[in-house]
Amino acid sequence: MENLRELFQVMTRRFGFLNKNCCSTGGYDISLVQSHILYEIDKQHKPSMQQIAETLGTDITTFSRQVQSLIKMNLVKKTPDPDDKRVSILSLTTEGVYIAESIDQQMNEYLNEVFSHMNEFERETVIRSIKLLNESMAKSSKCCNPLE
Amino acid sequence: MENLRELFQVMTRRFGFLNKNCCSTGGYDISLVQSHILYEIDKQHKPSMQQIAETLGTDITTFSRQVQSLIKMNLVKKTPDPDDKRVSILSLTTEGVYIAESIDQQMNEYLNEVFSHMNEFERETVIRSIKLLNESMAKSSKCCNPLE
DNA sequence: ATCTAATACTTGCAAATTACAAGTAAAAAA
DNA sequence: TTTTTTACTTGTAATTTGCAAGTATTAGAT
Repeated sequence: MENLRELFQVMTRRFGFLNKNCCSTGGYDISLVQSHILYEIDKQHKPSMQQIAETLGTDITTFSRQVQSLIKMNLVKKTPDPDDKRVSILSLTTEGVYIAESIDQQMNEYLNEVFSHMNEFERETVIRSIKLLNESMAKSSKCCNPLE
Repeated sequence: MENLRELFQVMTRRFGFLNKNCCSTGGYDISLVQSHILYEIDKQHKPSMQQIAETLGTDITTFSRQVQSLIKMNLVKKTPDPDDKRVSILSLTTEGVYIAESIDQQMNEYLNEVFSHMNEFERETVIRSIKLLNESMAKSSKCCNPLE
């Protein structure tokens, strides 16, 4: 059995580089963390602060401030939950949606370029593998969860 | 064609969590960045500061300071290059090697646990896929390199 | 051989990011 | 109704980051 860690160390580092570049699309200068926040707000249905913070494994106080700056940039909106006045529902503004989509597009472009170095069979195998990996990490009790 | 980005977003986030936990082995409290530095110093042959900083895509000034703190922790050693007095050669101390190995072991343990949710065939497929992915990213001109 | 330019690194800032502690306000439980 | 819990915000302080500017050494140009 070879050294698994080696493989994953290289992979995650490379993806780190990819993510770094991705985010300054559309004139805005978005940090990596912020791009993850935009992504999750877009993905989840009427999410609260807590929900997103937990998904991303970010401390809620840090998250609170990150959201504040996204609001200042006019990318995110906070709406009080009518059923529970403690809760703030997060959503993207029109600009937020635009930025989120720009980043998404940019990322997919990069990824497609990476996959262009493979043939159709390899491509499908790799995609299936990533899915499998995600499922296995989700099952794992020891790691990969934002627990603490 | 499905949304590639979705897949990778989830994967990298999960690996982020994994990496976060990994590093506080052996009594020392090592940050993620520092663990990457230890890893690369161990891997490369008599590397200079520049070399490691470039591999990791870190700004050299930031890197300089990170190395300073690793030296203070007695995990890393700097030796002046006899052929070029500007250059510092980095190496791990005995403790550094120990810590690097602890982290490596810990990571492999986590990864093995993740892979334990797959059968032998799946496992091999996934590993082969990651390799392929790494190669493709290396080939890519557009992304995944520490360029700026 | 000497002067200039490039390289390898270090320090001075200042900005951004982080998390713990302590706070407010609202809802749920006792 | 009182107490506890939950959702979130702010104070503060530590850490991390990178640009600008510095030193020292080597390589290149004349």
